[in-house]
Amino acid sequence: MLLRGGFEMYNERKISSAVINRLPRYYRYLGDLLENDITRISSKELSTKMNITASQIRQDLNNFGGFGQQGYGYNVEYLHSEIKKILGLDRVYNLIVVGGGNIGQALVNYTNFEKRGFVITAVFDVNPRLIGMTIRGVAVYDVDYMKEFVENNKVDVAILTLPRSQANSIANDLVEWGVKGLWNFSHVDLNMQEDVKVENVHLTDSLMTLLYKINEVETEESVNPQTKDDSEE
Amino acid sequence: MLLRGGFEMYNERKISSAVINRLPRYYRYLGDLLENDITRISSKELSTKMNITASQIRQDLNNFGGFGQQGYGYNVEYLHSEIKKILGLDRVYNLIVVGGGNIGQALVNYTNFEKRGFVITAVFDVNPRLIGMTIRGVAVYDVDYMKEFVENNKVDVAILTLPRSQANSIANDLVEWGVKGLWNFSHVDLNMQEDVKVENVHLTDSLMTLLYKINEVETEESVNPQTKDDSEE
DNA sequence: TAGATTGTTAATCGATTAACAATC
DNA sequence: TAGATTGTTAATCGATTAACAATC
Repeated sequence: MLLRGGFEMYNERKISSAVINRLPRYYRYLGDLLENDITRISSKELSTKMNITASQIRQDLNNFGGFGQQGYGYNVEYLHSEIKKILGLDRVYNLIVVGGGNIGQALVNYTNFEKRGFVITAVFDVNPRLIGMTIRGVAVYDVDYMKEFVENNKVDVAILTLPRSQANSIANDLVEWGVKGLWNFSHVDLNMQEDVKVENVHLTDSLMTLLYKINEVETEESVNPQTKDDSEE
Repeated sequence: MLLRGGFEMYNERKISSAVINRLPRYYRYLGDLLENDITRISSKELSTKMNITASQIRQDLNNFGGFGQQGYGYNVEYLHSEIKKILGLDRVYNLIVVGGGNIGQALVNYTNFEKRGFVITAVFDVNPRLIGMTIRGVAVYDVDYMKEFVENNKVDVAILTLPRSQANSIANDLVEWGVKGLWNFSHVDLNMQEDVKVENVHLTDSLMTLLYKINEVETEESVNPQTKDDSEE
């Protein structure tokens, strides 16, 4: 429970998920800067580009170490590569797709994944019309073969794009067989043990919040027609 | 600026996005309860099912009104229908897909959307091999025709599944032509005016945070091998 | 050196949780 | 009525922002 009792400068305290969720965005902006041959940037400049506060950038980064230099700012290439390491993007990951429907197929066809080191090694489905097929070189297998495959091949992440009813039981199997993370597109909450890592992509939920926002505007405008402009009196 | 100055019991204060993001989840759980013929539920029971606090449920709901009854709890059907209204799901929305690639096509093929009243009315692309085709009955048009289409047909939401480079300029056009909301799958931040409603689905970012979590476990385990079990001494 | 900008502590803000009087 | 559970206020917790000494 000591705050500064350890010996590692890294990984002492649990990093909040608010911070972690921002890391890919930092990584993206730094990649863009790199592409534009910008070699250094201050938290102030970056904050303007990203529309957040410089304070937040410095706080976020200092969760992982001091990557900047007083009076100078941050070296773009260095910071980019450090965030790459923090996110674990400096190695290749093997993924399988469980459920060969629309979304599953779309992800297999998404060539950008491979460029980043996310390799989809197999697709599993129950549909006899899909089994035996190949999607961009990736074989579609019968789910019955999944146990054997996962136990004999390193599978880091399973992408779940299955019907709600099946998601939980298959997720449990996969974890038992050694899969480390679940990227869940099924429209259910997975009830896993504490230590199983899950990231949910609930597309319908996302669309619903957008619809809420759209309607909110419409309501606001009719209720408070005067709030828009107070510059003229 | 008065906190309780208005006459509407509804929509006075800006609801925090933390709350809004939870609404679809409430809606989903209430739908499940309905399907299982459960007619009433207390915040306590629901909190157990959803793995959040009863306090949070009551706070969240009371942003929109008092839907429960002391000593009884909440009527499932009523609460479900109220959240449906709050989210604006009691009407049909017209969507267009801009970018007929993998994800775009997958969304058109996702039949569940239509059941919920999300109707995709057109797909737009630049690829001559796609233009003129039909995906599950939905026509793929040349983007050149998009302005005319949007101006002559009610389009509530544009689903952006295009390359990064094009997303911003097309988004601006769409908003100008009258589209109310943008569901953005392009891997860029859209720079829109304040009042434009955007919901981002950054799949790569989502996967990256999952990879972070996976690696975090591995690191934690090697650094703190003793934290797992303190029940035996 | 003087100016710039970090890393970090302190202050503020907002969201979550706890508590309880109101009331069905 | 007594018990249950809400709606809501107060307390706590955590995340964001501000401030500034350290230092390049």
